[in-house]
Amino acid sequence: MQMDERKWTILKAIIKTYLETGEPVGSRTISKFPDLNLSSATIRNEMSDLEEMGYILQPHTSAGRIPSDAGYRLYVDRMMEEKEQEVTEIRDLMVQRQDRMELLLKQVVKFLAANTNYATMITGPRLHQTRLKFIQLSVVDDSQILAVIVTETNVVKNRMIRLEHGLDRDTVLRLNLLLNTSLNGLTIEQINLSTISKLKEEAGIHSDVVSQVLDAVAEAISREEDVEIYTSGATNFFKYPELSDTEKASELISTFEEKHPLASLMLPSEKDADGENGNIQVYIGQETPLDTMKDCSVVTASYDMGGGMYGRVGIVGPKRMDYDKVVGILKNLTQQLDELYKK
Amino acid sequence: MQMDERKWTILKAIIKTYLETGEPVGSRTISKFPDLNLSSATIRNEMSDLEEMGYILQPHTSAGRIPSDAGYRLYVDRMMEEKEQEVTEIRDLMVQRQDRMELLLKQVVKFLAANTNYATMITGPRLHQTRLKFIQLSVVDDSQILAVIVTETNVVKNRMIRLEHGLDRDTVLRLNLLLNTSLNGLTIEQINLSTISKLKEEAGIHSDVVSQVLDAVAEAISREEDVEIYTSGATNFFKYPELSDTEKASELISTFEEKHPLASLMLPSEKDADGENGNIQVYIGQETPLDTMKDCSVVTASYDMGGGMYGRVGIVGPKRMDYDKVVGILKNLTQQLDELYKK
DNA sequence: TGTTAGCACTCCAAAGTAACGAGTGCTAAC
DNA sequence: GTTAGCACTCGTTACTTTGGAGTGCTAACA
Repeated sequence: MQMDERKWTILKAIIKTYLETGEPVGSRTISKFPDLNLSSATIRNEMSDLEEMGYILQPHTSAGRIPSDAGYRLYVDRMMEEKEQEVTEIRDLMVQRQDRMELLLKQVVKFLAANTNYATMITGPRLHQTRLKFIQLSVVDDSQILAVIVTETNVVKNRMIRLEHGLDRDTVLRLNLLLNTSLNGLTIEQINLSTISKLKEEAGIHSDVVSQVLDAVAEAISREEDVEIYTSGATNFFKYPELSDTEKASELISTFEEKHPLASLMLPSEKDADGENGNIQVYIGQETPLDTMKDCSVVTASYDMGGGMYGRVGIVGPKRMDYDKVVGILKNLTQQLDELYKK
Repeated sequence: MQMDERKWTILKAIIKTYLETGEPVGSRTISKFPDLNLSSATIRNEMSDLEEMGYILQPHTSAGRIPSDAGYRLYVDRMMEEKEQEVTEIRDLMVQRQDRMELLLKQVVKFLAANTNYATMITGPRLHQTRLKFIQLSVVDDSQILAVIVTETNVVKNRMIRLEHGLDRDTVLRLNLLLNTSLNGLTIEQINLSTISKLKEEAGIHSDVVSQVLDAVAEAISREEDVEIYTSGATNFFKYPELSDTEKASELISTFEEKHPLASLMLPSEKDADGENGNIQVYIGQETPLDTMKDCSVVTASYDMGGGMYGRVGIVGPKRMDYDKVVGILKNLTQQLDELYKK
């Protein structure tokens, strides 16, 4: 069967109505649509066709129709273009909080949740390609030194390093100099075996300290295993009856509380690193990698702040999500994040 | 009316049964209790008395009895003594993660939630009385320097400081020396106006840098306004039918997602600072300061890690909470936290 | 050939009804 | 003081009824 113009108009009408109401839509409702001038009987025939084609389905014999996953998918694919929603408020947040990444991200998800009525999430930017700006070792006490690591993008990390024997201040000064001259401006990937062995050699009897520092650097800069994820609006699930029965809601909210499982929704795609921004990924129903979200849709978008800092931001809601709006907001938001640090 | 031994036994029996089942308890159920050897009719008479005294109440005429807030209160007050629950597992967590406060706290709440089936929360330790160990300024670039602040308790904080004009390395070295000699070993309270003005004087033309550093120190060490709060197990509310209707659950979980409102449950009492540890606060029903929790009970306990680091840890659950167990676990937990850093 | 009006049919949701039973208070007897 | 017995209350559960929204099909119409 062929999907002609009229079928598409009807399908759009069904989906739009269902997005608003959450109730199955009947032929009479559609027949009242302004762009359509057909009787309910004709609509019924077309609906019957659309059902056969797999785009809509009936919960039971004498009910209206609801969109199937395939229906949503078609709708989303055809709608994905254009859309430049304005999200001005967020810009203010950013300017205000530029120096505290964590706060910024928390505010972003909160803002998103408040504006969409869905649950939202964002990953802290990974620092993979980031270059080191400097490393500072300081003596804390006899058995510990503190390593402060600053990246090109001004992200600061600390690690305490325990030692068998204390180091005197001169040695620490020397090590500082050594580390900074050797590692300055390198990315994590560029610190390879030869750099390391050369460093250790130069460090002489303190090579164990050097290797501990390097471990700390590696761990601080690119902790693959626990990317920070911030979430907000998990209780928005209660706003959609189809998700708010105790069991489903409980599972969903748990997932948002745990945070780690969400990582599988936010995997960076290859394109992200290419600087191709705002590229949007939509999972509908069964398509999502998480079992708990088989009744949800997930929309994520990548952001790239430059200097190797990139991550993803996403929204989880019912399948009858307002895809249009969500895609628009995400596109705009990521664009603003992109510009924030680039200038 | 007098609360005699028999009434107390019956009240205990009612509360215990209700804690388990969550259903109103009838006289026949109680009459089967082993320590009691009375017919249901007698129990009914006693129950009638207990109701008159305000310790139990009837949801409707022909239902069993449930404990009132006053009943729980009596029960809790009489039960509060003894109890040394063993919580060995937690000790392992602690040893493993000693150097990362944030991770430790997250693990503690997670552990608590898993072991009690209630929602749990913990405040990061406040650093009020903490002494400074050292301050390290480093040049980041022309317009920024980084201040690293380390306290006696090895808590590390960073702050970026923006400058009008860059500083050369010698000046930074000099400032470092100045700051450390003047501030070393002082608590926040001890850095008073005279210290500050003396410092500024010695800093000469760089007094603006000094005051910015001091601001950073003050802000980093004692941010009263946003104490960190970690939570876990918010979805445990679903396990108790009396809390899991959509509206209540939604409000409760939101509160746990927001985190800030919880601060009012975790206010440090005067005793906490005195080093009197594990002192336990129980709010029952209407007693809680948060409106959303009028149907809940809240139990919190203080911990004191020494060196001016103290905070609170707490549990939120239904009024029919297993107070015995909760108090036991909290006592044990706080004791372990206390010992952790003190040695 | 495509569109529409009409009609019988389906089936969910809401409202009403009935039966059940757990629990009570009261009374009278032990 | 304790207990057995009994009438009564009232929420819970299951079953029945009813209304209406929506469908598919057929026949008539343009």
